[in-house]
Amino acid sequence: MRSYEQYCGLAKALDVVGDRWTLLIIRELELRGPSRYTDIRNGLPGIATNLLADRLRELERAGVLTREEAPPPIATTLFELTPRGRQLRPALEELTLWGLPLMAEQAPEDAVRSHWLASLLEVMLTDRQPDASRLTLELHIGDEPIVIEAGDGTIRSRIGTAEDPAVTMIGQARPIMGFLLGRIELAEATAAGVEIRGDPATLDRIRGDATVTAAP
Amino acid sequence: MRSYEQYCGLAKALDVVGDRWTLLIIRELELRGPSRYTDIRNGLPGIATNLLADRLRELERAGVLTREEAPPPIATTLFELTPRGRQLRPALEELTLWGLPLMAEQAPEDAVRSHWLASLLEVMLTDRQPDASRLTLELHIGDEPIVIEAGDGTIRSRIGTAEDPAVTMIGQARPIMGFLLGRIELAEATAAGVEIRGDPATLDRIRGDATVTAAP
DNA sequence: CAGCATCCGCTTTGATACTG
DNA sequence: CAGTATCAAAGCGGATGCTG
Repeated sequence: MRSYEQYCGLAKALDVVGDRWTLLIIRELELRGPSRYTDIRNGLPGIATNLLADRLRELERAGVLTREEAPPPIATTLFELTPRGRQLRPALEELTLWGLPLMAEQAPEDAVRSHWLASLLEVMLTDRQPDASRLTLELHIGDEPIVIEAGDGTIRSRIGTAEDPAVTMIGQARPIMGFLLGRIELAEATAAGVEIRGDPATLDRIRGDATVTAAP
Repeated sequence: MRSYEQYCGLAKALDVVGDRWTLLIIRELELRGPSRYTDIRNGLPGIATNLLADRLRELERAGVLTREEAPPPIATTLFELTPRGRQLRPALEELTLWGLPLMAEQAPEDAVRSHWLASLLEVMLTDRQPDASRLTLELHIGDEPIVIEAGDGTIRSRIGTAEDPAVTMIGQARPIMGFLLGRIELAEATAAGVEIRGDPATLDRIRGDATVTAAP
């Protein structure tokens, strides 16, 4: 990217991370940890492969990430954020929070990746009954199944399946997220094709309460 | 900007504010309040005027700012952030903070605007002697003189001059900011051509202590 | 297959000139 | 003052090919 040539912190930051795709690349590394080129690309549907190679080189030069040849059992290149790169997390979180209301509308073409949703739910949901026994929720939304576990007052999310989840939800991202974040009611979600196994009432323990307002 | 088409908060935010120049336009409105087209352009040296017009239109459509015809005494169009636009402030602050270390090197071509520096100093400096009498500092760096006032434990900055400042500093942005943020010592600043009137020792009350580390 | 590099058509940006 | 109009240059997206 061409520099803004302004003696200003924001302009200097954008000189490094203001290019198209750049912050999304950093989001991938932040969410997934050290990753292979192919896996990063999979989290960035639509990016041109040469552009990804370019950006990774630039970010390496800027000290935001490192490239490392992993030893034989893995035998591939791993890209990983440096401490300096990880310091972008608060900025990423604030931007994500600002973008949340815009997720009320999901365009039909929008790609969905499970790890995007998993991290979002981990931040947005809270366990309001910390003394109750562990609650397990399995979601089938994007490319991989997600497990949400509530217990001891915290919410954990991971990619994978659970042994005996209290509730399983299968369907489109928008109604499922809308229901879990408390923006719509159960009836509306099922009307949108969401399939539910187990007792959805047990989810009241962790469901959001629509503090996320609608987009303008 | 072409949409990323990803069902993810960060991607949705960047669909709106991820374009080149966009966040800097919002910074101008955030720092200056309701502004005229010409004044915004003055805070964005290098932007093409048609591009500014485009961005303002898009941001208005996205509900980030409004355009208003001011009544006769002013008789011009004023651009102003909406509440939704002002909610970007935490994200702007985090990005600015991340960019701060990059200000250690100032390219000779870098443009300097007083209101950028004023707001930065207001955030970065602290009054460590809240019970002492008011301290006034006048800076001549960018396009306009700046006044920094410390008192009652707070730091205020404004564009303009002071009646009888305790200290006046005249010179280049990098050494003056480096000295005030505690990154370099007085001798280094004067060696870089900074002219000082008054007793610089009184500034120890508000000077930073180099918590801002160097860029990688 | 993983990790790129090259080529090409299209879109966005930058610089400048001009206007109600 | 607040923009439009024009056009060259740079950046991007998509397809494809190359190398270990």
